[in-house]
Amino acid sequence: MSFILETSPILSRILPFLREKRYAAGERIPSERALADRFQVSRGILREALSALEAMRVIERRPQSGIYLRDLKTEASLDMLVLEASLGMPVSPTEVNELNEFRSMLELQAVRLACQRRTSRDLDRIQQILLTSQQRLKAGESLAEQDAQFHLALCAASGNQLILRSAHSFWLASQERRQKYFQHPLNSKRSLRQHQALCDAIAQQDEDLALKVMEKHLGQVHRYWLTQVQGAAHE
Amino acid sequence: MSFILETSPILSRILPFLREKRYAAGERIPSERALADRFQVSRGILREALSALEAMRVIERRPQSGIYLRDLKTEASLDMLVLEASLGMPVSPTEVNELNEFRSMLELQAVRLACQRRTSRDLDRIQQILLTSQQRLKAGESLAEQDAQFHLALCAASGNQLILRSAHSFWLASQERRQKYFQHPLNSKRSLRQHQALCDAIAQQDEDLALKVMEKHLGQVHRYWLTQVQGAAHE
DNA sequence: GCGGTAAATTGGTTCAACCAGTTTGGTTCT
DNA sequence: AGAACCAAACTGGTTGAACCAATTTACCGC
Repeated sequence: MSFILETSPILSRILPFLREKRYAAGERIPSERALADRFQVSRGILREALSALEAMRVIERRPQSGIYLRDLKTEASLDMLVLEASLGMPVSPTEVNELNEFRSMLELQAVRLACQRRTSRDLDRIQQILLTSQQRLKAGESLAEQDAQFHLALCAASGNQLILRSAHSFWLASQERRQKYFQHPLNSKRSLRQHQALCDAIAQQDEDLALKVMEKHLGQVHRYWLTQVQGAAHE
Repeated sequence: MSFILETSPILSRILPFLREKRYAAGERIPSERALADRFQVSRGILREALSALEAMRVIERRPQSGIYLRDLKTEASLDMLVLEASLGMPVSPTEVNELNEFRSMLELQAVRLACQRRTSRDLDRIQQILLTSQQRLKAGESLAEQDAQFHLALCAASGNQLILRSAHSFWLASQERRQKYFQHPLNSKRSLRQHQALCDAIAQQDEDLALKVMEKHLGQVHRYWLTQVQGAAHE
């Protein structure tokens, strides 16, 4: 179940270029031919990258006119997060807070709905993931993958595909950070403990308890991430 | 501020094709050359469409192997909604419920945060939209555009870009339905009344009142949409 | 200056190649 | 008959030259 987002080589060069040049929202960026020439790829390849950027509402292509940057902060797709993250673009504390706020909204709602709707199949799946996690923890292996699967399984148990899909974007966007987090055995142990508590609460359909545990869980991850970002800031 | 999602002609034919053929998740779909031949476009154009589909996590391209469909229900980007909607793809009552559930989560959180964080600039913007709405209502013009702008301005006032971006996807995905809704003057009047109540509550930072009004507002739109979908089902 | 035309530039599209791996089919040898 | 092998076909990835239609720019003649 490999899910690596191997960013297209050309996309990984266009985005830093756009950021570096600090084009404003609505501004026209260089023509296809100029960009293709700059990045030393054929026009076809360049157009493929533009097509992806257009799908994510990063740019707008106007025939016989040019390529225009959209207002990334308001119009761009949530999936731009995935791209930016996979390019290792810097993340500010403000952005970490926003991400955490959004993730909390998603996952708390997922927990709420999961308590009401979880099927036995959902519970089986979640417990299977926890079992694998225990085994890997004992073997000293990373729980990064299992952590993602646990949270996604929870979103799946919410019965709402849209929540699951959005959470998917987050998983992809935070892969790297997650790897780091689970390098520390203490983080792994604590996360697994909280996951088990969550699973129990959902099995018993104890909504209040489940929400409480999830809030605590998210809070800890959030604080960890913040310290990481702030640490990186004055390196 | 035109924002029409003019679906690429080729995308609008590939998606119905994939749906019609009922490819399973993980299944290999026809090759680039086969698809280009079927849709009577060049390989380059076809590859541009595939690039967009890959960006939205609809397909996965494996070099020297083929193109594989992902599990749309869990992996695909939220933005697929926009595409599907713009293609006039049928929406089931279940999907309407999910959409409403997700939208409620987004907008209720937006209202909560907006009550805490709205700046005077945010309020100005919202009131300006309401003013325009009043004028257009008197002139007998549609409020579809202003409705979208109002809700997006609200999300912007939440101070969380991610909420705003997600809401953007919904706006684009529901453009057509929104047009219909605002053909009825009664719907327009009621919506505007509720928008004004919302604006007042947010201006006074009365979180409880604002949430109550928003819940009522969303509930009404939801019920309307459901009857529309059910009506269309047995036509 | 003004007007008008011609050239350059824009995105949109097609075609014919070539590459480097994978899969497939058949053939040959044991 | 069965196993080993090889060549042809097919896969996505990429290139470059060409054409279209519409817009923008530049220049020339008045």
